[in-house]
Amino acid sequence: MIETRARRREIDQVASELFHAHGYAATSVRDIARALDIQGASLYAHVASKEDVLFSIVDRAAAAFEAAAASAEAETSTADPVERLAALVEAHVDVVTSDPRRASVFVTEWRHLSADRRAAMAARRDGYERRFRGVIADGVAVGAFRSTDTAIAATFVLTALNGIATWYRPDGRLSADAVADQYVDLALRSLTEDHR
Amino acid sequence: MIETRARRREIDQVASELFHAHGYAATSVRDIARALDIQGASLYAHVASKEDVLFSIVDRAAAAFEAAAASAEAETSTADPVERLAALVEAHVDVVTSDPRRASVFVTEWRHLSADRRAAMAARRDGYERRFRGVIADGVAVGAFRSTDTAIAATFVLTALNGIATWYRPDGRLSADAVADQYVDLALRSLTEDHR
DNA sequence: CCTACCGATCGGTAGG
DNA sequence: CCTACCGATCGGTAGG
Repeated sequence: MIETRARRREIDQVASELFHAHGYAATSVRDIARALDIQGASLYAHVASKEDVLFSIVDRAAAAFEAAAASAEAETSTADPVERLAALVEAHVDVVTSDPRRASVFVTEWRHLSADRRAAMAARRDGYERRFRGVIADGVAVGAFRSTDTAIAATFVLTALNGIATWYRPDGRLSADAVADQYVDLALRSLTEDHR
Repeated sequence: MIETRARRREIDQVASELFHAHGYAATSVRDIARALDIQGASLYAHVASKEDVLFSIVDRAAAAFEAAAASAEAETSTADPVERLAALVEAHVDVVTSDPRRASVFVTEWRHLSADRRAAMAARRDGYERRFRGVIADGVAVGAFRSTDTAIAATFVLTALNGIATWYRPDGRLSADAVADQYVDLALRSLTEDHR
């Protein structure tokens, strides 16, 4: 049992790599199997369908983003909106840099999910984005952020953060912490009324 | 002659739509043909390969970004870096909103080009990004932008701008001009040292 | 996890 | 732009 669960996780990891590099549609079941040194048909001993592999990756990524945001908000619930947004941004960047391929698949390949799963994922994304919009609206209300279209502001920040998944490499020039610091700074400055 | 050129442009437009909606790999030659009300094989009377269609779209998009940036820089060459960056950002947003599907294909599907074309496109992208880095570095040098990693700052801004291609719709809540205004503001604020 | 196999679809060509 | 067709590959199943 524990063996098969480990194998299942291996499949997700190998598939993340391939989906990230070539995209879901351009990756065949046999490509995934080859990376695991098994036959194409043997993959179906572990998964019901190719789409299940994609869903598993995307679902785990969504859960990671949700958990990180929830704990960031819990830890800063009494703080001012600037600090709360900083915590949200940092949490998001941390999830991306902790597994950039998974994050990249989450961001770019979720449209290949079945209609049901796509709709469910869209709802989760909306909920996640609402956290950002809420904090930004709070900041505008107390005068910490300049008056702005909160939907646009949240989208601006989130797309910039998600972009990290496309270029970040763990062995790159910048450490994950350095990226997080820079991005928190850039994101907050884009919204704050005035810098002292 | 003019007929075939018009047909060729029609192919690019239809393919942009499909590549944007489903991705290059998940779009078949027959999907494109069906949208044009012709047989799958008939498409080869107009194009040499499926990849040629992708290249045509991506190449036109790249040319549009380059031309817009060059003219923006020409018009503001003597201005201060803040104004020059504002012009670059506005030009970029204008290209995206003028044809969001083409821009989206350019941003997300270029990895499906052949190795040669991919390398050439990577070089053009580098050149384009260098314009942004250059203006940001100039701004840092004169104290208009705060000291920052110019590569990170340019990537932050450009990924946020490219994100517009994924959500902007001409019939949406915000006009192209409104989006451009907001994004210029957000991008500049993320970099400026102090707001008056 | 394997071998053997399935129908469907893929990008593309030949010849008009 | 069409019909007819190609070999290759696709996701997936049967039966062990």
